[in-house]
Amino acid sequence: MDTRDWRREPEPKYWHLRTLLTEALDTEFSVGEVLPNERALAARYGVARATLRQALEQLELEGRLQRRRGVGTTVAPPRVGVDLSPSQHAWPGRPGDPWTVTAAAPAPPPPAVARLLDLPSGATVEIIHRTLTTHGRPVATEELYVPGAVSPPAPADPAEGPERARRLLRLLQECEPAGQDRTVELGAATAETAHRLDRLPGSPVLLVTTRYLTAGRTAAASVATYRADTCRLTFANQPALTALTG
Amino acid sequence: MDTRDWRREPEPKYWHLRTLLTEALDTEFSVGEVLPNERALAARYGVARATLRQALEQLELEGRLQRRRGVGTTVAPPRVGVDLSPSQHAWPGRPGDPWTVTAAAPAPPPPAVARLLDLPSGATVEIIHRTLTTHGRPVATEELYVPGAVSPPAPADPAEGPERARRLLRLLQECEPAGQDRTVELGAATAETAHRLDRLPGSPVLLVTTRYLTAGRTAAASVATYRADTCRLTFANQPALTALTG
DNA sequence: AAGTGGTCTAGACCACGGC
DNA sequence: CCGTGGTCTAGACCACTTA
Repeated sequence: MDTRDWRREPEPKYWHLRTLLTEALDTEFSVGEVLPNERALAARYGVARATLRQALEQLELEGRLQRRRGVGTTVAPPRVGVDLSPSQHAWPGRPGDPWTVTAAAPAPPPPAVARLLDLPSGATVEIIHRTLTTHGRPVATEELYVPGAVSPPAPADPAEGPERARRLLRLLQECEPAGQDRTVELGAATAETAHRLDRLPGSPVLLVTTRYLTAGRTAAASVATYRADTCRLTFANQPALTALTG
Repeated sequence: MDTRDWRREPEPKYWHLRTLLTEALDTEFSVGEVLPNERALAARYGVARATLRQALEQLELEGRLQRRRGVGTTVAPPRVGVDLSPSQHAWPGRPGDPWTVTAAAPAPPPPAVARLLDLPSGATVEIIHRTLTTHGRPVATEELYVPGAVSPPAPADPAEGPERARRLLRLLQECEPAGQDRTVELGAATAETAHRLDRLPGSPVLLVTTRYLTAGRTAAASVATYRADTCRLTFANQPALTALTG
């Protein structure tokens, strides 16, 4: 057993700096305000720029700051809540859904998704790309994977694009109300999603994987990528199952 | 509009390195294996140690690696799934609950929690600390906040400690089955929770805030901190509400 | 004591945004 | 063009674990 008192150990400079900056943010700055640049801040606190940046990274992770190359470091607004309650997303694409469809085309899914859908490797599915924007800024992208059995192509359909996507989503709406599985984990943005979210590659993101079920079978799956700095996922007022099934 | 093709731009060294290391992890290493030390890896790939560390940080964020000072860098096992379905946690502390109570005592809650519980600032609540351990490693800590109105102290109760906590949890079990609110967001471990989770201050964690409801009122609240590198939160097979309320 | 990852420095150059 | 944050270097020293 570790008998030392961890509280008495000297804390790293970047951590102390984080505390100082947090207090400064709480008292001296308001949302949207631009901080002094990194070189000036480093000088003010008497540390190397790399050390200061380590502290800023922490605060960005916590959603307190927003940094943009060529622009500067600004105080971030509170995170936006995104509702992931099952009732809100029984099927994606229902009327009033705030997501914007950007593309759709048949293609083979990544191996992890094929496993999720119980498909043989090599099978192709419809892949629908969507984006969620709030306050004029992109906060999430999603790929929705729909096996051909669920939504057979119509002869008149365009081969790809938003129009095809909208037809597919309309088809989904007509299915039975469905259950769903979700998992949430931390991830790092790939180059492509980073670009779509206006972030740098490797930025921390919340990865939400959903399995959509009809009659006990996996009808579709989606992988949504939320900007971890700007999003708070909410699962609203869910009655305990014991109250409903008992 | 940005017309450049972002795919053709040269990627940063640390990002390319991340790709190389990912491939190496997939083909040449198995779970638990120890990687060469950072100085050796940096030399092998012809980069500075700081650059190599940037790549390792990415992989740790993705849950692929685990680094421990004085020990080395090892290949991490797949993330453990933690079930956060409402049915699993109608109330904390039910029989079979895998959490371990570590402490309990009355104290004023942090301001954010007081707001959540709709309490005047200065009011005190019961604070119960719990820890979740899987495979012998701590993966989460939680503080459960219970207002005195819900669980009035009994004269014979010890002033604090696990015994008091267990009585409080027993009291909760006797209440009505309840609904709940949840939010999930990214956070940075404080010095104290970092210590409890065997991590460094500032490590990325998943912050799960839960409001427990009885008869439409907030009966209690909890803030749980999950190690983001080792945990995957799951919300199992939830029937769409339309199917239950319709 | 030896070897690991963690912290910190002081500098350089690059990519981007706005003027 | 200039100022911003992003990348990268080559070193030093520290804190921790293990033997």
